[in-house]
Amino acid sequence: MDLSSLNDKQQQAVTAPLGPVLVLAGPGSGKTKTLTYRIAYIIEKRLVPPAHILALTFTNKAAKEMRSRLQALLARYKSASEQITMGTFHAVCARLLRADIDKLGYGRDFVIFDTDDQQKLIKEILEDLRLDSKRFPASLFGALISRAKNLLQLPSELNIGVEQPLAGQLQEVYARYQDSLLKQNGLDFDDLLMLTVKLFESFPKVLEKYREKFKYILVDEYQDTNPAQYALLRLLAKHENVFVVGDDAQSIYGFRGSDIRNILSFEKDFPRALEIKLEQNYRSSRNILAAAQKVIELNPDQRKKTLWTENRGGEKITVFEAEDERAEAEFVAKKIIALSSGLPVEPEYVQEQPAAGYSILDRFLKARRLYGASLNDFRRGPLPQLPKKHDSLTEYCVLYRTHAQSRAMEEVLISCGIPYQIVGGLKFYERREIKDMLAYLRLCLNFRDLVSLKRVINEPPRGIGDKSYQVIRDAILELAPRGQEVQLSEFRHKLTEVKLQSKAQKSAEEFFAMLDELSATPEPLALPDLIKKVTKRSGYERYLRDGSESGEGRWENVEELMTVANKFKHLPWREGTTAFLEEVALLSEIDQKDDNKDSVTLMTLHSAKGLEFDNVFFIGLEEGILPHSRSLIETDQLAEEIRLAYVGLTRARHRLFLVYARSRRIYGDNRLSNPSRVLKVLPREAVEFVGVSKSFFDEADADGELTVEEMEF
DNA sequence: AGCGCTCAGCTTTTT
DNA sequence: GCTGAGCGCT
Repeated sequence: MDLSSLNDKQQQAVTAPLGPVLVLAGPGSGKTKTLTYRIAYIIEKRLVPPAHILALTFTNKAAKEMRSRLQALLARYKSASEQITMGTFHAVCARLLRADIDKLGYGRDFVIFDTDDQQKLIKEILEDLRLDSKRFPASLFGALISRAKNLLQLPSELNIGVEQPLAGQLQEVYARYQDSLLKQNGLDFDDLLMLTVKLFESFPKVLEKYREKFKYILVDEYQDTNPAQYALLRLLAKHENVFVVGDDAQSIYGFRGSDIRNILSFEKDFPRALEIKLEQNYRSSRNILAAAQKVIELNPDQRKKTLWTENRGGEKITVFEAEDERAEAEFVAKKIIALSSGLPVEPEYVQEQPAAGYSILDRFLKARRLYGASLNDFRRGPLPQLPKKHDSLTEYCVLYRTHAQSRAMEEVLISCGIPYQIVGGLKFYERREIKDMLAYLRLCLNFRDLVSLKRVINEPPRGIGDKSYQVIRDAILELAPRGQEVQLSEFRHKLTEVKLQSKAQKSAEEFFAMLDELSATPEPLALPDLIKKVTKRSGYERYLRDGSESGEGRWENVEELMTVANKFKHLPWREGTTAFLEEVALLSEIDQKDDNKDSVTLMTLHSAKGLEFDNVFFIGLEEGILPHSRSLIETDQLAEEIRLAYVGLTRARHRLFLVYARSRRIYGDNRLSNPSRVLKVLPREAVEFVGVSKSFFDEADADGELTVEEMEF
């Protein structure tokens, strides 16, 4: 294999002997390349057969990319890359559980409950327990339960340092929640990890099977693994054949339970570990790298790593002070136009105000509220157009801390005719009509899915309100103590004995008869047929297509869903639906980005991890936003904000624009803000300041700590 | 049961 | 500035 395109350190990592290896890889140091070559190397040297390799990536997209790169590297072994088990921790666990979860009392056709489903379930439990939803929001319990699961604690083992009386309530809620999930045959995201660990711990034979299967394990983005994921690694890697790659300076998922100690104490856990540092950066200009280095030094106990590059100094970084978020967005838009078209930026390209009476913006905002239209759907009409001749926009990206910041940016981009795509935010799969359809599909597989049942039992309206739903729910919960098969026919019989209002009674019987009929769909039919059948039989199509424009729009979304479902038409519908629902549930935000579209990318810093762009606009660099005001209390969290800034800066190859606004609309009113501390430590010689107030330098020169008052926004 | 209205409280970040 | 809970009316 040709390793000549790798540097010494990369080669050392790629050709390391089997056994534990930790690669500490700075941004832009060829981490993915090293990982890919490593896999190719061990296959080609016949150290491990491809079918015995497990590669864990952070997103599905990363897995897909790695697979295709491997295909190129391993041209001689065509099928090798397909034999490797590759995917996110969550996706791989889901696959393992499909084979053996029946041992834990769940059905193998379990569905995955997303955060929204989880929230709804907890809310019902809180109502049952008559807990005040003001003082005890479902989101709080959701977060705490998630924390417990990440630490592998079942309700009976709960110990996450919460004080009484909350701890007692939490235990009760968690126990009921878990019981309810089991009865519905549902798993939440954290269950995928936790239950896999529990399965391995309780069934040594199963563990042994997978230890044999996964003789060699590689983990990307290791700094963002949580204790459950770590436990999985420890269990599986009997021979310590683990190859992990990460960067402690880019650990940004602490809020999700990831534990930076996993990377910091790797050698302690694997004493034989070989540690290799990749410190040469191939991505960014020297100026950008110097700035990033200064920023990460704000964290005193970050592990020392000295990045260097042979790249040129490059253009200076621009720091721009805007009046408000509108001016911030206009600055970005003007720069994009100027850079991509080579034209001087004239005011006419940026419409300061939408023309009087012309409200494409209003139309869009309304449409987005109604059914989450993409902005580009609304670019028709007399809007200014980006100059015809422009470079590709795929190399431009706008980064921000929170989704809320995208809005002003979107408005200006529309009014300039600049095409863009947003990563995350209101996702296709979060739209109401899509969730409704998915709920119907889930019910076809499993009528006891209460979250789905509640969602669509009265959608379209059937005269089954909340009261009736609750009666039905209780009847379902009484059915069987565990998640084994319960016949729908059995329940339909039981339903006739339940006390409901006569109209609701009739509707409910009809509803479950429909489910019975749908789930009796003969196996040769596939998922697309089932969806069509559902839309007709449930009356959902007729209900959506009420003749209104927005109704048609929604129906188009349902049709789009059918297109996606076509991927599964080769499978019998039960299998196809299960696979489809799983894929949809585990899709990450970044997976939905279209790399081939000629558009500017807008996304949060979290979504940007692992990506790179020639031109990066990093907006909202203000105290209270980055670092976020919610993070100012705890030093751990503050450190994570700094790392987040570091991740943002190091996405850029050539041009980097750092923008902040003096005032910003928050919750509807204008508030003054201060430039982020991140800006104050930038090396002056690498930066050009544009429109920056004198006070910025006064404060930066004073080098004093900001008072709490100044930090708040 | 189902609509529409009002008001409060809120926003990190995601598999 | 948006959402969703709560209320009152049909």
